[in-house]
Amino acid sequence: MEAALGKSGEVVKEEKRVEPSGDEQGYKEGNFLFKDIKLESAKAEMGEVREENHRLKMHLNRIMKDYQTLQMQFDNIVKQEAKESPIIAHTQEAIDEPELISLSLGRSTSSEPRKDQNPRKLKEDQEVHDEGLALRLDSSAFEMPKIGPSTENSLKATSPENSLEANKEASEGWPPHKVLKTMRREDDEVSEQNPVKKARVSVRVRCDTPTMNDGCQWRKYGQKIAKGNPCPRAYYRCTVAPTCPVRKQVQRCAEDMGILITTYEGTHNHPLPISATVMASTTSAAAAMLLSGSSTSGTAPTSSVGTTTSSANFRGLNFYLSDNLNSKQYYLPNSSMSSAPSHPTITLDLTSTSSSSSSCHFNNFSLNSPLAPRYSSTNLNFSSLESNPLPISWSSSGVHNYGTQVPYNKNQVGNSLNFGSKPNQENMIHSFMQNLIPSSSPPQQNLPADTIAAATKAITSDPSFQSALATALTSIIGSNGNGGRGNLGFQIGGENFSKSLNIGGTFPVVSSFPSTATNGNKCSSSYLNIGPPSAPNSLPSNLTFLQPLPPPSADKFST
DNA sequence: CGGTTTTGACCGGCGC
DNA sequence: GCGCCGGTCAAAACCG
Repeated sequence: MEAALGKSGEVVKEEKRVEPSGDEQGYKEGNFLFKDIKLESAKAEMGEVREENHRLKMHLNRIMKDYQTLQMQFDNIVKQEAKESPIIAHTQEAIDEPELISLSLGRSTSSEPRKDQNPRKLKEDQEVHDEGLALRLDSSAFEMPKIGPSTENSLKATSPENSLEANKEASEGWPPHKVLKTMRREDDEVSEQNPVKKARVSVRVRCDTPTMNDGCQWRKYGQKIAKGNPCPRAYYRCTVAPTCPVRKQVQRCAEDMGILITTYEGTHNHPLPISATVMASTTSAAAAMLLSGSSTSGTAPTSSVGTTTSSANFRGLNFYLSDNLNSKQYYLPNSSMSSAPSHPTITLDLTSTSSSSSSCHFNNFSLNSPLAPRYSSTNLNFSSLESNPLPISWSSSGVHNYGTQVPYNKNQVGNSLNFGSKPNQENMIHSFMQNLIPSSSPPQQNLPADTIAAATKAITSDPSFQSALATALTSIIGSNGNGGRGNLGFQIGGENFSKSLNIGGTFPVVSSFPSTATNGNKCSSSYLNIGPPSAPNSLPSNLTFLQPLPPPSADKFST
């Protein structure tokens, strides 16, 4: 900030110098000085951003400390309860865990579980406080190491979900010995007891295969012919962990049979295979964005007209967050929405333009939902510019390898996106962040000043956007700096977010797999493919992907 | 033989 | 209350 102030002072001086000049020479000089002023102004702005970045780092460190402290406390509580009465403890966990989980980051000061607060109340609380979303997400990852009841709450951050649902799921603390059926039914009971919005994330992908391989392992448990669509809708349940509540629906688009609509619901409570992490993170981020938006607006947007859209363009990455209350519209009000009273759904439209349809290269990451009228309440447009495809890639293949990729290891849980040892990971991270946040260094690409301003404004002024963006970044960044224990504890929501968003250290971008070129018609979920990995200063291009896994056997898991 | 898929039945929510 | 519809269950079939 000092630098920024200093620069500002210089600017003022320059302005004063210009004023006196009256003749032609003075005019030229003034013109020159005017340019100089602009330059200085830009520098000052960069300095501010740099300072902001620094503060965010500090804030993140603080949050991480609080987070770890709370995690330890939580572990102690769980252990004590388990000792006192195994059966009762389980029962209580079903009630307490959500609270415990939600305690973490944003409410770092509270170290004791609020047992007097029921889940619903907590949810209402989260409706009010955006940080609740992020908190739960983050804390859940830390619970991963536990086997048994506490394990169920882990890794929620990596899955598509909303905080409310996560709360519900968090309350599903079950003894390990209970059978799956019982657990699922109890889950339903819990959800019924807590009638809250269940965020869904719908992903539209142009895909030839029956289902999109998102890296997760699914078991089909039903199929229905939905009204208005001749194509049957298939219901899948995550089978990576027997207690995982995550479900997805797969259905062909009625308008275009080539488009596959996959709707995710729920939160994974287990470590995810790397191949599944990106999709899970993406959907999680989308869900978080959806929820953060809805939490402020209270109601879902009902139409594109009159619906406000909060968005930011980070060098080709567009975030669209529609929100009724926040009438900020930073970029491209591209939204068509429909009300969604029961199931707020966010649609990630990966079908647009430049992508290779057959191989499912997701060059465009457009969260727009013109074709999901029933549930769509929020549109996120991650559409990248043609020249700047989204840097993230997720892959489909290697689904069956999840067990070895992400062992149920205490030291490697959550959506720890391990990238082996790519030497340029940090560069990638920084590049990405430079894309997200105006950096102190001159942009490699000429980014319109108003774009930077808009992005900055979006980050700093819109809580909903902050929350959503934080979640998105969290999901992308995954678990770094905490020993691979899952998500970093971004504090999301509220005014704190803009300060706490800090990307430092390694940048565990996921990716993983063989490109779709060799994947034939397998529809992989992992292709936010980006162009040649050569451009050193463009993060999107920088994101090269690990290719550790053999071609997928996708059909085994989700067809 | 264990896991997955299929598919008809069942259930709950919602609108009328 | 009834019917529609989405979603889930669960037994049987299927598969490696």
